[in-house]
Order: sequence, then C-alpha cells, then structure tokens
Amino acid sequence: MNQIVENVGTSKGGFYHHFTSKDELLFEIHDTFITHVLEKGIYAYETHHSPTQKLKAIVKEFVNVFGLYKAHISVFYQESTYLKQQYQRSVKDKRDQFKQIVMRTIEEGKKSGEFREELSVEITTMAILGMVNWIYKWYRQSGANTMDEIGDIFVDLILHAVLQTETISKDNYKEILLDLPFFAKGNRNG
Amino acid sequence: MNQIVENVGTSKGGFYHHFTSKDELLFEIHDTFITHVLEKGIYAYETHHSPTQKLKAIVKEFVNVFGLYKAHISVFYQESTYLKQQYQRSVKDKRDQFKQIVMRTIEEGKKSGEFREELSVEITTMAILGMVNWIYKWYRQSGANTMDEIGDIFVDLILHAVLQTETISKDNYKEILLDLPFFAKGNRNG
DNA sequence: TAAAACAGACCAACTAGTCGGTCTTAACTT
DNA sequence: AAGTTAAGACCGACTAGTTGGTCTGTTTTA
Repeated sequence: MNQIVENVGTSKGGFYHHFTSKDELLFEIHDTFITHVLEKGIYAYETHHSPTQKLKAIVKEFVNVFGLYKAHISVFYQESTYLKQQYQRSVKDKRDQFKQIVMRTIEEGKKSGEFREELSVEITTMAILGMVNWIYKWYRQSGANTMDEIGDIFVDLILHAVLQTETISKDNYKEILLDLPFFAKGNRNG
Repeated sequence: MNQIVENVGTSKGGFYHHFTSKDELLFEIHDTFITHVLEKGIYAYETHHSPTQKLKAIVKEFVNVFGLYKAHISVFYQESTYLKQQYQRSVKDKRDQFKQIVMRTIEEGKKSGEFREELSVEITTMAILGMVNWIYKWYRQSGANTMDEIGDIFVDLILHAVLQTETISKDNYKEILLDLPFFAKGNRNG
C-alpha cells in the first residue's frame, strides 16, 4: 500500500477515498484488461465465419493485450495470490467466459472439419491459454520480437497444432501461417 | 511462517534449526522439482537420436513433474514473488538450463529437416514452456484427464505445431501423435 | 459554503526471524 | 546395565518491521 500510494503520488487518504480496499484496486486492474480481451474475443468470434479465422483473431487479440496492459497484468499476477473470495469469483467468471469462447471455437473447428477430430477441446484450450498467459513472465520490451510478431508466431503454432494435417499443405492458409522470408526460400529442404 | 510451521507440525525453533530463512525453504522446494525436470530433460535429450523423439520425451517428463510435484510447484509460485535476489538468480539459472535444452532440440529439429524451417526457436520454446508451466494453475486431481494423458495431448499438439507439414501425413509418427479411438474412426471426415 | 478530494499520523494484525531454554538421542564411562 | 554428558533437535514467547486500513483534519473545487 505505502509503495503503491507513493508511486502513484497520492496518499493513503486519497487512495481510500477512491477505493474501498486494495483488493478492489486489484480487481479493477484485472477487470480493465480482462474486459478488454473479452470484448475483443467476442467481437472476433462473431465477425468471422470460419473457426480458423475466429481462432486466429482471438489469439491475436489475446496476445495483443499483453502488449497493451503489460503493467496491469504483471501487478495483478504478483499481488492477486491472496485476493478475497468475492473478487476471486468475479475474476474467475470473466476468465471462464473467455475460456468458453476459445472452447466453442475449437469445437466448431472440429465439427466443420477444419480442425483435427482427435483434439481434446478442454486441454487444447488450456494449452492455448497457458502459452499466451505465460507471456507476462518472459516478455521484455527490449526483446527481439514485438508483441505483434509474437502474436503471428503463436497463431502459426496454434493453427499448425489444430488444423487438419492434410489441409495445411494445400496452400489454403498461406495468408495465415508463417513462412520463411522470400530470400531464404532457396535453402528449403524437402 | 506460522501456517507453514503449524501445518508441518513443527515450531519456529524447529524450523529455523533446519533452514536459515523462509527463502531458503522456498528455494529448496523449487530446487527439488527443477532438478528433477532438468535431470530427466538432459537424460531425454541425450538418450534419443531424433529431435522429434527428444522433444517428445522432454515434454512428457516436463508435464509429468506437475503430477509428481503439484504441491511444491503451487507453493513455489504462490510464495516466490518476493524471493531474495541471490535465490532468484539460482532459480533462474536452472530454469535457463532447461530452456536451453528445449531450444537446442528445436534448433536441431530445424537443422535435421524434421521441424519446420520457419520456426522461431525462442518463441516456440517459450510457447512450450508456457503451456506446460500454466498447468499448475488449472490442473485438479479430480479433473477429466490424468497427467499422463495431458502429457500425450501436449506432445501431440506441440509436434503438430513444429513438424514439417508434409511428413506428418506420411504415417511416420503413428506411435507418437494422437489418433481417434478405433471405434470412432468410422465417422472420420475425409 | 458545502461537498468532494486529499493528506498523513496512527493502529491492529500479521510477517519473518530470534533466543533462551527444554527434550532426545546416543556415545562414552564405570 | 546404569549413570554421565554433550550435542543435536525442538519449543514457543517475544521482537522489529511491515501490512492493509482508519480517522481526524485540511485543501480544493464548484
């Protein structure tokens, strides 16, 4: 608290005039970015037809939020370990909503035949959530890749993981999947 | 501390007779499971020839540790946020070693032609570490899948993500990749 | 001039860690 | 076998520092 208050340039009194507790602040912080991803996720889900496009858009937005709200997310994960029950529940609620969108998308992909039939919807979803959520642990502004590049790479990895194997090679997904830079293509194996 | 000591059924005095600080306990806890994965990882790396087999074995061992040391890992992540610098460095050291093994494996896979050339070694590695590390956040003993199943699914997802697209369909990887249960194959789309 | 915004001294509860002491164990002596 | 002793294991009241949070006031705004 002292640190928060100091860094923000305010005082205990000032802070508690606006928030009823530290937990509320934490909740508000979480709500800021989770609401953002959730809205973007829903929008992505609703504006695209194919599960592939949906998944691509959802993942990109999801990754993107780690660029936009890096500080929020770090603080939240660092301080939220002992969040009061009521707040934990609201937090979990919104996270579950996002999880549902991803699950529904994968389910649809399986039904439509775009994604592999043998996928476990639940575990695949958790794998995606995990790889993206973990970003806050390792991403540094100074790193070699921008958040946008990371998003593209993640989309590429995830789609390769879920798409029907046969369809990948058919060049249907040129625009979505990664490729070598043109000047490196000469060395290609195979 | 009070809680730890109480739950362990000892006392402050007893505890500090064996540890110099809480951080040391935390470090010891982390070291227990990180040493385990690291050894298993190195062994897996050294005993297999192909990068594909290496990666499979490494991921399986990595996932497995979350079954063996669930409690350790949860405690560590919950309490380690403010670990003293010296301990943080040793922790990071071992984690980096494991990361290196994964990176080297992917690099080798690219060189051998088994893995896709266009993969970003670093980001792919972080994706793998992320999806597995995140397990501690969601895995419940009571869940639908055993740790072993999750391991297999993760291996399947990761290999589909990294393997050369052409080779996947060639049945070379029947033993490694997942398939539908035989009784469901009749419904397969074409 | 009243209400909202803010300040900061203060507080209770809790934190990791200490310290003087007791109990347990096992080797050593007689 | 019984007695001695010393070291390691263990105890828990206590402390210094920190935590989130309160309360009485002052300043700012409209």
